[in-house]
Amino acid sequence: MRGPVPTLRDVAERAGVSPTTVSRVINASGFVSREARAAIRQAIDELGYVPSASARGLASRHTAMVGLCLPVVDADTDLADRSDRRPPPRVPGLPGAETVPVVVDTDPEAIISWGGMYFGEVVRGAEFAAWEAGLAITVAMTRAPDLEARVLNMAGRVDGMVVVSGTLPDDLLEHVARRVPVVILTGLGPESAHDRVTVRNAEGVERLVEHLLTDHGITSLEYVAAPEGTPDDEERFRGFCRALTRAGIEAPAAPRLRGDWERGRGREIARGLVDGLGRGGTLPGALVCCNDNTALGLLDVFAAHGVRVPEDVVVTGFDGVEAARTSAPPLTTVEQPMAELGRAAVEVLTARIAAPARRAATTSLPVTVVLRGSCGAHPPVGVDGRAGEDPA
Amino acid sequence: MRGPVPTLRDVAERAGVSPTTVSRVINASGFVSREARAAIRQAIDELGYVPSASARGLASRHTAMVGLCLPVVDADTDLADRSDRRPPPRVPGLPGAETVPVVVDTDPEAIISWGGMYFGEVVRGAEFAAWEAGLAITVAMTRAPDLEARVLNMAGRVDGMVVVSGTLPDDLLEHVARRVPVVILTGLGPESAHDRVTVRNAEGVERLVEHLLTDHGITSLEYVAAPEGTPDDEERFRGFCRALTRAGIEAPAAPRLRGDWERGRGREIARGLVDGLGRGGTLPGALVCCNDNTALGLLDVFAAHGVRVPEDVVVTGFDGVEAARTSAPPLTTVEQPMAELGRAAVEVLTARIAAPARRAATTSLPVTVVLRGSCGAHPPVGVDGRAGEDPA
DNA sequence: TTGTAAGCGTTATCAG
DNA sequence: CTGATAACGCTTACAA
Repeated sequence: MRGPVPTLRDVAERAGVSPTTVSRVINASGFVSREARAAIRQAIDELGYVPSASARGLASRHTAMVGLCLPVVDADTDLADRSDRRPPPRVPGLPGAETVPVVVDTDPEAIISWGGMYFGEVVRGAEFAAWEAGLAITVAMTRAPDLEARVLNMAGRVDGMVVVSGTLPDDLLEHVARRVPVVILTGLGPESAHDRVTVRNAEGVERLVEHLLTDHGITSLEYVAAPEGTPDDEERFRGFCRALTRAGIEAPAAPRLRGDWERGRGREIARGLVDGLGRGGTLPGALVCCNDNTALGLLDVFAAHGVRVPEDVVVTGFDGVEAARTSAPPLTTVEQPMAELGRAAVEVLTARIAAPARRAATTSLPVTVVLRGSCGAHPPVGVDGRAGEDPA
Repeated sequence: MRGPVPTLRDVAERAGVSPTTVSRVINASGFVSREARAAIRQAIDELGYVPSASARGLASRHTAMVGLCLPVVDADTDLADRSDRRPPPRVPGLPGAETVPVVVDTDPEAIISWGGMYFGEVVRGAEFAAWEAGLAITVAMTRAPDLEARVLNMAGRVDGMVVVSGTLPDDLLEHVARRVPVVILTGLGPESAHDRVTVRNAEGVERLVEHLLTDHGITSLEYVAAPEGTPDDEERFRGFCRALTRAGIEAPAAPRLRGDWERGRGREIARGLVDGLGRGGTLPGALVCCNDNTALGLLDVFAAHGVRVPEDVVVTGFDGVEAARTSAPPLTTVEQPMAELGRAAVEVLTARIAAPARRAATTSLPVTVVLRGSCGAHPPVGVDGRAGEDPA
């Protein structure tokens, strides 16, 4: 039901021309007579011919495809787990309605998959840029088994790769980079031979803290960091310090609170603070977190223990994940332009592919400070957040 | 800075073996002595060798990659638009914090990108299944210009494709299918030569309506359909009718209300109903919509005109998009397992690739009726939806 | 366990 | 405008 697939040669024979001419019309290169073109077009349709990308790639030495290496995110684990307990759910055929479960609501804290939409957006932006450049895109989450084999496999089928910072061991990254150009997505780290696309981490936090200082009159702030050695986090902390220093407040030499980007660890930190409270400790005026997840974790525990946000303590995040919009209270944060990150990364990559010799550069995308309830009231905000809407 | 890339032959020479042997270790096929293997491994590292997927594909006649054709969704337009007004935002280098805009909240109705997360989830599931099968995955949104060229291009570089129903013209789809196996995602339509993966549309709505009938005692229901000729919608309507008929209520021959899957059209429909109300018309007990977007549109307008949901009219959706969880009131809906759809589609595809001759089949995934505020109160639901959570 | 040789389907380089 | 012809880098019988 799908015999030997027709080749360019078959098309040529059928159209009564040479393979070269067929190649010309496929690639819209060079001049071909009207008749030849018509005959070839017809032959292609009749034969159902589709050019082989492998053959093209081999002959032309480029694949017209870029790759995207994403980190595995939490929700992915669910997918893996599910494979064990899945026997019943999927059934061929069309059974009755009795098999449809009815549940009341869903876990309101259910993970919004794929990193709270984060990487889905990156993919979307990257796909868009690739499309604009006439390139195909391949995506992979860098999972544990066979990481090296899989990544090299991708490297072998693309003209360039976008790699999210920290997803690949250094040696693997360099191996890949010997073959194709690589663009690192976020994370400034030490100077590097590769192009980088990042966001204005420091400036974002600096501006946010400025707001807390100036508009809310908060004077005692604490930064909740990520694990040591994370470039993005370090930049954010730098922005935090800069704002303090500029306001004449002494900045700490290093973060005093450290999480791990995850909500669970954020909760633990909050529990520690609440405990401290019981032993006579005090809360700072504001807790500026390295990311939204951590901040949401704080919120969870504060709510459970009667610590009021923002009255007792202000909490802020970084990223702009969906969950931050609907938390209680909604989270003030620094929003990253995720889709733009994906898009910019691919644009930088295509530029690099076109000009391999130019020296590596870093592109910084702007961020936006988004004010919500977790840092206090702001006049323009409607009570239900629906101000300004006019659906009727 | 990236001279002629090393080939398998280079590795062979350096390791003092034949190309065949190198091929064997790369593919972990056949037997190779310890020494040979070690020498080859070392040569690979030193040379920074990466196998060419093009050459492999050409020689082996398969690419170890599957493709995914997604429809373009609303938010994508944003991306395209933005390219015009983008001059200022992106700046190389690291400017100061003054350049960071501060905004109060965001448009609460802002589109949650990529089809309300819908297709992001499909991609995630598909990527997972592909990974399990040792395949790479390439994704494309089927955009207007050059659709045919781009799709055939994809067809030429994969071993099989998953195509979301309705994204490709029939003739293009058939052209593609002559080359590689195709799996259609959702949409039952007329019998087809291709494998299909869909959800239990009819059963889901049937169960939902049963709930409205039985648990809420509603007796007058109206189905809000999608444009005519949409298989998924027709199935949902069938489920609607089946539930009514079983309850002894006469089912309409055809939907009396028709939207177009979009929120905007949902609003128009609601405006029509509200107008009718002014002219002495009445509202049905429940409006069962073909999808969440349409239902959310109804909600928008009802809220603006003082029509209370669920007191004056019950509204339900289908899909389970994120926005349905946070609408006012939260929307009762039939949830589709999006990630599972993507995963199942790729699994069916790999099975088909392995057994091209087997006849085409349809796989139906289970759905879940999720009860929320828009159809009335349900005992187990906490006021703030946080019941059962224990973050502390 | 290893090697030889013949392609795989295109593109690219030259000549017409 | 068109057509030979030689790669492109790897897999795969087949042979040793």
